[in-house]
Amino acid sequence: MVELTRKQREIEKRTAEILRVARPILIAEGFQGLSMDRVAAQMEYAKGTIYNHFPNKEEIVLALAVESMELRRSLFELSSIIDGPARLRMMALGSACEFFTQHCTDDFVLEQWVRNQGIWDKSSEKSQNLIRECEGRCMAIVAGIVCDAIDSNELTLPDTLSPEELVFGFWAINYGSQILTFTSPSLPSLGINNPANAIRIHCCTLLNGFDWQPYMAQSRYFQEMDSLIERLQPRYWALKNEQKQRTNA
Amino acid sequence: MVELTRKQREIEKRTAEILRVARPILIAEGFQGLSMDRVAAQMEYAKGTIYNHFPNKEEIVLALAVESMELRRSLFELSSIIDGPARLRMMALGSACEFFTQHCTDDFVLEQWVRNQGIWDKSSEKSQNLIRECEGRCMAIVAGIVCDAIDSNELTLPDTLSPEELVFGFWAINYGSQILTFTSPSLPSLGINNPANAIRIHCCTLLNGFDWQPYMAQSRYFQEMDSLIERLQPRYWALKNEQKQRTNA
DNA sequence: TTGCTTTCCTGACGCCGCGCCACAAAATGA
DNA sequence: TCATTTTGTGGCGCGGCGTCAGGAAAGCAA
Repeated sequence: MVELTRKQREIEKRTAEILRVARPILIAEGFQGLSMDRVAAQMEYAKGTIYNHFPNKEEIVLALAVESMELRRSLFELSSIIDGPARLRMMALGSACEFFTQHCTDDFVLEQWVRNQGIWDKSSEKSQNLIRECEGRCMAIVAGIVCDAIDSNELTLPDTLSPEELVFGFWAINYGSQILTFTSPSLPSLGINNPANAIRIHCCTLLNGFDWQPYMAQSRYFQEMDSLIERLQPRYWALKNEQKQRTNA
Repeated sequence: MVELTRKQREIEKRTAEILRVARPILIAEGFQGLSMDRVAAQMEYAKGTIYNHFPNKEEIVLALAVESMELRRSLFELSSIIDGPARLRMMALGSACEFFTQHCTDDFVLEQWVRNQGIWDKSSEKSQNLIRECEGRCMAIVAGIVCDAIDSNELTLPDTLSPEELVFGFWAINYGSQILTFTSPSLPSLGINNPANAIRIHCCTLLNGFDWQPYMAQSRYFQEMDSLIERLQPRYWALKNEQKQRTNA
């Protein structure tokens, strides 16, 4: 039994090793660039062995995406438990988003693979559930803050909008902006020179638009954001490094 | 010379035919499902002939994407020239977005291929320029409305936000929401049951947040949107069918 | 019509990568 | 020590991309 456990740990370790090898390839050269033969060669194992760990290439990609989603979730959790009114906690989530895109860029890119139709269709029930669960948890964190705001009368929702649908709006702004920033052919030539700044402004404006108390002028909002970032960033880095450790172990 | 022209027209016609054949395959089965052999077989031409028209699969995909982007651009142009205050014209663009996603769903999906790294990297300068130009025109249309609003004192922009960066916000909301709607594993289970409604609310709230005159309560906004849709939809359909004609000819 | 040139079309071929599977090696256990 | 199970191997079939030598057709001149 002890022997078996050792063996199993070896296998788990190798699974992690596969991901460690695949990760930079996927990031640098995309889905096409990542090949099973290449991973096998680099690991100095046979291809069949890789297939003992992952039934296909898509599962490797999703496994990497899950790691990245988990990192985001942990950043969200950390941000959501700070002290202060709901609006401030909402802003802390914004600061987590900023951190994630700016300092965990690879993770941000990896995370996107779950939105690829072809990959999703070929993946296992198990991976799909992991992803749905992680997405659900993230939603629960943010929606929880919205509900707090409603309960404490800091916010009143329009009739036909659920708390989750409010979250959806901020999700869309952040996600949409970032994808556009990454993939739009030459955003600057369209006149968009500081997308990060624009995201902040739009989020602030939307919060104000919903009359989410305490009302905050834009300049004040930026001050608060900066101080949140300053307060939380060390802990963000800690989480990121922790994940890196786990990944490289 | 006349003879040459006939030949050239034949070739152009075949180019269009290739796209016509490739389109449903790409939509139904994605990039993997689309194969040059398959297109060739279905056209009853040899594979080499297809390669006389397009240097690789990626170019076919981008050509399809360009067609779809052009349709969007024409919808935008149509919407932008209605009478009324800038805010109403902005809303008309929103109605065009709604129409595009709801009734030109295939085009919306095709359009996304330009954001695929692998495809972009393999494509020709020429296609890339077509895409950039189309994106630039769309931006110019919307930013033009924003500038009108500023000129007529209906809107004052924050200090650090350019008109294009304001557009960026609405772009992100619409684009982000729609991508999330299409690709998020089971949005309803996250509590998002009516994303289209949510998009409208968020856009209205953002416009109000920027204090874009005339101020419009949400109920009023929905009324106006509905009447815009009713007014413009026949013309949207006309444009869509026109494009279909061109594509199938 | 004939013969020459150019333009266009063809499909077999080389190459690569996925995923399978029959076999080999190693671990386990009696 | 040998039988059984578990784990690892790499060659193979398949299918898709993009090429290219050669063949067919069209243009053109006499």
